[in-house]
Amino acid sequence: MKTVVVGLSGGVDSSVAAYLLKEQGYNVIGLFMKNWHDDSVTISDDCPWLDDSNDAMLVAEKLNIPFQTVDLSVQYKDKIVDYMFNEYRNGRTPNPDILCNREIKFDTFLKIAISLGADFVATGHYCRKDKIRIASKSLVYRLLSGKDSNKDQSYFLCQLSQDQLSKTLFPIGELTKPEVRLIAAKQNLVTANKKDSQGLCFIGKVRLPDFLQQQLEPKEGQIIEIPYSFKSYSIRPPKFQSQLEELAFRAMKIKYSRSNGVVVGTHRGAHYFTKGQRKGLSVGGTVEPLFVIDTDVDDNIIYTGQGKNHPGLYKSVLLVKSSDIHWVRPDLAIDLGQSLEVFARIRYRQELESARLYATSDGLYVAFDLPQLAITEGQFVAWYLGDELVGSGVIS
RNA sequence: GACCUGGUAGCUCAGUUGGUAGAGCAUCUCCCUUUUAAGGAGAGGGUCCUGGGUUCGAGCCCCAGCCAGGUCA
Repeated sequence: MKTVVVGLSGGVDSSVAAYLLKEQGYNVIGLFMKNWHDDSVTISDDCPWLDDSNDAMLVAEKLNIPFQTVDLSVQYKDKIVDYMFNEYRNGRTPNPDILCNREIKFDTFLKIAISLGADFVATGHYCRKDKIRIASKSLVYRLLSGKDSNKDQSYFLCQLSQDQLSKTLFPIGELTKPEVRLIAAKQNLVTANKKDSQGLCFIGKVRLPDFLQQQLEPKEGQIIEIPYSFKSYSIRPPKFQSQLEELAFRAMKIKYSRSNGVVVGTHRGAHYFTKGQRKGLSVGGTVEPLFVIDTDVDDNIIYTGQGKNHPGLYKSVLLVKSSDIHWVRPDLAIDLGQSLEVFARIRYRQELESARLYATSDGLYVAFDLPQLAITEGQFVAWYLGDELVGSGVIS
């Protein structure tokens, strides 16, 4: 009998995952991760993780499986929280939850599970996995989107490796959220009607600027509005000598300076803001809302544009540095000079957009058919072939 | 100095022949969402520059003053 350690989070999804594994005849162990205990920065519930761990325990009891708690807060701080602060400090926008999966749930946690004698770890993610045989012998794992397209969480797992996938189970990937809730209700699991968790995984809902202020000092600076008529928006593309040159040109960031626009207000720190952001600028008096089109943390300036159609908000080509290219399917990786037609998204829950990958000496260019709103440095682009997530990378 | 125009929600402004005020943006709340955003719904918010006057009644009319911008000497 195979042993599986389930990461019980105290939510419905992992509860049902554990139940299903039990039904399937696995030897199931429930393990709760405590990764954060500073409640001072979270909104709402006074002490969410205590409730969660309690619920996880009740579920384990109900399913009659062994239950343990591990405290990974040191690792979580090292690998996730510090990374977050660093990225924001540098004016980039990190995705902590993708890192959390790569570094904590499917690394540190996975190793603990293995040390407990597990063959697999399982989570309540809405995604699927299967394996195929290629080239006659080698076995390859595929990361597939969840059947519930509304809840699909494959994006958050875009940095997993073959090795990690090989030891992972996603028991609820074939189900929809309503089905999961129904099963939980039928089994009388305490988490059946629990609200879906939101916010940063393990930390919970936070007001980002408040959270970041723990380490990033407020610093007053100017908000500049860039007009539609800004000259860089109407530059005619030169004659390109090569495709690489054209990609580089189209992926190029527009460089703004103070004199390109007018001062419309002040902010309390450019590092608290991200591209595409509308709320929180506190600048009124415009016909249409202002959106952040760029932040400059060196000069502490936020550049904005008015209206959802502002040219500064859109770009159709982005670059992933060579060192940041990750293939969930290394066997499908393209070689220098090659390209690949894919579907891609640059943030969670975004529709898949058709795009083409180009492997070049600069790195991997992702060229979308349509201009994308707020392509943001530090975020992950994930590319799919059909419903399979085959690779991802950090936007440079 | 004279004349002109304007001073209405946090901001930009609209307010018809006088009957105690509105829109966009901003803000807040909720919804959506295991990143950051975006998106959806709702709410709060006004001594209508000040002081007089006319009128049953003035943001709208009259007078004076203050402030801002402009024009002319």
